[in-house]
Amino acid sequence: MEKTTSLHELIAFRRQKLQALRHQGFDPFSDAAAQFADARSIKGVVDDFLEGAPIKAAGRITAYRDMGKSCFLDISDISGRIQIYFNTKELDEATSAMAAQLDIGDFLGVEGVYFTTKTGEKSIRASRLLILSKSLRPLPDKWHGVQDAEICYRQRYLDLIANDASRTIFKQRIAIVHEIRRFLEERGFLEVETPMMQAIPGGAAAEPFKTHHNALDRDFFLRIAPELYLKRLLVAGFPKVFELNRNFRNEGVSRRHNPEFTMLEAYWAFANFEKMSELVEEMICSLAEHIGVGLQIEHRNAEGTIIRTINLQRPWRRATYRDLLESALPGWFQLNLEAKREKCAQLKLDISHCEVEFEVTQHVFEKLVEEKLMDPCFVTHVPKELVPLAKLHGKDPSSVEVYELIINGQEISPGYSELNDPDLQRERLEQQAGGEKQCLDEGFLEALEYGMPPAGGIGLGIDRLVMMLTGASSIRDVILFPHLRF
RNA sequence: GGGUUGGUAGCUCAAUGGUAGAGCAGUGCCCUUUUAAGGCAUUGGUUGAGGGUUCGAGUCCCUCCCAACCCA
Repeated sequence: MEKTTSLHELIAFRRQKLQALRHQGFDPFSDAAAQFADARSIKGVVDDFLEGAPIKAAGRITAYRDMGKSCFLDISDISGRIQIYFNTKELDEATSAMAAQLDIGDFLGVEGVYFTTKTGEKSIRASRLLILSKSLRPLPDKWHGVQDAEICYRQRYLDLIANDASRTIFKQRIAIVHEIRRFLEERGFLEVETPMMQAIPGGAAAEPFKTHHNALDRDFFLRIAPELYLKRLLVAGFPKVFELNRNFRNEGVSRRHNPEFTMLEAYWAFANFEKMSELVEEMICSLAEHIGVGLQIEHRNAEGTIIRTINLQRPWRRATYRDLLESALPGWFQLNLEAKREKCAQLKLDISHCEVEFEVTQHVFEKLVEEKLMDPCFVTHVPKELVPLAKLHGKDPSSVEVYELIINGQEISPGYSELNDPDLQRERLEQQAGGEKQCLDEGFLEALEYGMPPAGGIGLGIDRLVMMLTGASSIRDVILFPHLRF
């Protein structure tokens, strides 16, 4: 990005003010700011409003309305905004001189009293001002904010300073993550941290990132899932355990994919996939209530009109894979492979990448069922070929004890009755590895041989969950610093 | 990877192939309850990068970079 003369000039003016402040005896980058460390967040300051009471506040100047001898300015942080009023006649000479060097963007400490303006705005009448940090670059437009998506993603701090909608989404994300932890801990789940760097990447089928350990002189992989370590902890005697952290998959970036993404995995000994579906249903409803969006989630387009409403009202629908597909495309399962391919051609579905029958069926399922399911639906009796690591269904051995939770046309969370038969697990993993011995996590298989309790397990993609709950249309809108080309 | 659209002042946006503009921000002056404060004046540009066509290119053509959307 080229710097123009103009930007240089804007910076030069601010640097001149910095010099002037130093001549006046104020150093905007000094330790003097520490006296404001105990100031409350701006929201706290606003919440505590009490006419006439003394108050101390600190934040970034986001608006400046100079009336001559009197002046109004706004200070803000991520939590909110409050108006500051001062009259130069009520300030000492040094402070008035300092105030003349203030710019939008500077951090300012304020001491004064709460008061209400003529127009009724709850404000602070300042008796003391102190510049806490000088901003040397101009901030984005106060009214339009930042519209350029590239600036929003690459310089998220500008987006967060300027755009209220973005602040809201990230505060909601923080609340969601916090509430997930609270919800699980309340039910006796223990949060753990397992390796992000793994010698053998397992627990999912995905391309890993490779890295190198110099001292050991060997390659490691960034994890694609924590599953195999969490199951070791089931072996270790954790009856309820979860991890909420980053996974890495070496795939393309898109509206729905970021190479690093946040995932919850939780395991519950002696439970099964049905128990897990109840847990996740209760948890997501609790999240929606806690962040204040309620159980009717409205998604809007850029113009602000509602494009869909997602109804999280319980109980959530449960339906089998076969029934869902059969009602979308009656007679599908009676067709032979040739007829199925023909049907796909009629429906203009590209199945060129599908080799075997279950892949064709799955592609049709994704297009005709999954993408159209907006309200929550637990898809059960999933064909065993799609989920090779789960227990076979007791009553229907062609399917597995698994649910796939679909909301907003996307897979949000799978849940399993975890396979704990070490011999069967070895067989499945060997099949998956396709004969490549170095891809087998022998340590995991050995742990299973010591005995793993039967357990239910879930994964929950946090980024997609946040998208669904906040109505964000791109994963980049819910990740603070999404990956872009550079 | 393919298609479509876009990239112009710090920010938000204009500009039939014919002198690159506005609002905000900035600078100077005025102003003691404003809130997109207001008034007067004023500064600010390698039009994403590089080629080409043309008397003349922000605009047309080619290559590349970046982004958004759609498709795979």
